[in-house]
Amino acid sequence: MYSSELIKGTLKTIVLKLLAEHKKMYGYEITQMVKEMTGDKIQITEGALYPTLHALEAEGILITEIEYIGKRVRKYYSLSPDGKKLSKEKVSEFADFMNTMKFLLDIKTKQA
Amino acid sequence: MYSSELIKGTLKTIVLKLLAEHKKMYGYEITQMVKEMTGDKIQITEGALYPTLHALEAEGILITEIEYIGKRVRKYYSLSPDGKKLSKEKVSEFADFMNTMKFLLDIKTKQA
DNA sequence: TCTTATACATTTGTTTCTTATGTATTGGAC
DNA sequence: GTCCAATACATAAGAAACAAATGTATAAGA
Repeated sequence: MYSSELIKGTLKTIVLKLLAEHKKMYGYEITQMVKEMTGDKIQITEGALYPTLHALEAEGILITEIEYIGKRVRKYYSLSPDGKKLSKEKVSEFADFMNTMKFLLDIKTKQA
Repeated sequence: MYSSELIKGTLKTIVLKLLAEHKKMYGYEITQMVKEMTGDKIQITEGALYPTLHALEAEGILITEIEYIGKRVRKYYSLSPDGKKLSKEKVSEFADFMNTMKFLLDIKTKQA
């Protein structure tokens, strides 16, 4: 787990990128995928995720689709056209930011 | 300029790293150096910087030293032994975080 | 039957920053 | 010699983004 300050400001970018890669996902699924992909280093809390998803939906960035698994509701989110655009922008902004920080902090990286 | 969320949580790390590289610096100098090194992409505001410096001083991370340039006060900050340790920790935590995010966002980087 | 996992959601509080404001000195342009 | 920009400190009020806690309900497995 990273000190909580670090993760701040990255949630939106993470969500948008995951949705760009997986077409449609539901909230709980997003938290589990991030947890798994990062080896528990990043854990998205529900108190942060759901308000963010609702806000992005209200802005027209995300589209929802309800599905029932038995009696249990599942709310799928996917990217609108604006969302696809924003996803790319956010990811490339973050990539740029990382390069800037790498230079500022004089960090050497390995080739991806 | 990056969207303001991104920079959140990195201020402490930036300050500690700059002080590790430059022995002693004063507040205004830090804002100018970050501005210059990042080509105006990151601008540290005084409202964020000074409280952070004061807090780090109160924690024993930073040591201060007053100097007078004519009649004008200049307050130099430098790392205490604890500060040197913390600086390394924060930078390597951030490097680790960048690798995690790079993987999560599927970002390719160039060799440093 | 009881606990854990799944799945949604909101509320309250904290941290961290932004914006605005304030004081004072110094240097350069005009 | 006056005015503006830069230098240099600082604080206060508010916003943003998140963490922690709490709540509801279904489903699966021991």
